[in-house]
Amino acid sequence: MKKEQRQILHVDVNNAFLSWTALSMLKQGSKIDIREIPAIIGGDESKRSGIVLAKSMKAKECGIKTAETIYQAKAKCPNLSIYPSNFEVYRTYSNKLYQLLCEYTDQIERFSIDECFLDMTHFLMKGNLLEKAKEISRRVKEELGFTVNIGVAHNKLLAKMASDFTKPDKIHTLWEKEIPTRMWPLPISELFMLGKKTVPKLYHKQIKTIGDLAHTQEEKLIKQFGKQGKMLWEYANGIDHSEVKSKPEKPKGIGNSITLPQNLVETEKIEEIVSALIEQVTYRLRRQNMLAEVVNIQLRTKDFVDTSHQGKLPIATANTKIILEKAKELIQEMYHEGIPIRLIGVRVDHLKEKEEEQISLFQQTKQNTKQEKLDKTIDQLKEKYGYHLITRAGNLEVENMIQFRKEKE
DNA sequence: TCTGGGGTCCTAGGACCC
DNA sequence: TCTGGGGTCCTAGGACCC
Repeated sequence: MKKEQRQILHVDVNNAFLSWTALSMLKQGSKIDIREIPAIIGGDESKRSGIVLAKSMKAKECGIKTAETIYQAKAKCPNLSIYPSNFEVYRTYSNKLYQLLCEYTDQIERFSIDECFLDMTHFLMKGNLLEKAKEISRRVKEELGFTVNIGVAHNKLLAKMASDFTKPDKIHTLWEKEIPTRMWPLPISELFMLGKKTVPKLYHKQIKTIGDLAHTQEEKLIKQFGKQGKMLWEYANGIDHSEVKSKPEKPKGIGNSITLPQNLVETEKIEEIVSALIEQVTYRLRRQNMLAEVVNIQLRTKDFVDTSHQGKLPIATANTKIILEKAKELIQEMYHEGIPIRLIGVRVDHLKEKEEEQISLFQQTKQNTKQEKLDKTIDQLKEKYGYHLITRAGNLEVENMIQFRKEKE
């Protein structure tokens, strides 16, 4: 039995962070539209987080690239304007886009804050897929004030590749019959999931275009690259059976990390930062109504050498104190005082729903119950008065350094 | 004045058991 | 005295995405 051909769109906001910042500024009465000048959204060099997150077309014309340093960007374009990121603003515009797209299908996957996949297979009563893409593009521009690229295809991979062709404000199809002319001539670095570590390995084998990769024997790629090799061969040939996932999945881990304004060399100071990071991680964990079984600490030295250690918790928990104790054990075993540390990260992993919890009377000590009540009380105060206004003594100083991430709806 | 922060998934090696 | 191999779990690190 032949499977029905799927009808997929990939909607990608052009220069999302910069466009949305521009709209937010205009709304507040700004006289300039930063989309029309050489401008970027970037971090803060004084906080050592100076990289380019998004750029305007004029900044792109100067040769500025996403993820390069602000220092490099300024060198390329001396009259560059730089604006800070604001994820609350981005979340608002992302939600507006999502609401509009929901009018077209209920099979929508929010792939990132500025990208959605739409499965239109059962929602094309009148008009074809390309016409729907045109309508969406026009409506987003007119009603929301920013532009999108839309990829039109029969699977997610091809729709995603298509939306990336030329920008901005463009619609591209990538039907199976167009693969040889529109996708195969592209360099392998353009293929989704083929990153900068794999490019030189393939170049070494004279595989330079997506077409070269598509015509390589699948077995050879599997032999060298394992599962990744199989996937890359399939992608190069336009094969992708993955579904548009309209139900958001529960997180598998929650993390928080910070690049420090100055390197730290004392265990005590590192523990203070870890304490504040854990405060936020466990808060988010509790808001998700989940428990963690594993804690992971990441340290990055001044020379950008990363190490991580993880450990199992005595019980699955969202308890701040228990998780902090495990974190301190991990720091003791991995950190030698005096080594300059640039970044500190905390993650909780192997999450499970709180309802699944098997409460053992032996594990549920009076002490823990008391601690959980304290966590709950602090959470409620944070909800009411704002995250940073309520904090445990000791965390105050470092809390201010750490930006709190609001959860997705 | 170099080099963010949030994720997911995979791999390789060691421990341990049968 | 000989000394296999499969399965599972755990950990550290790496590749990739936006």
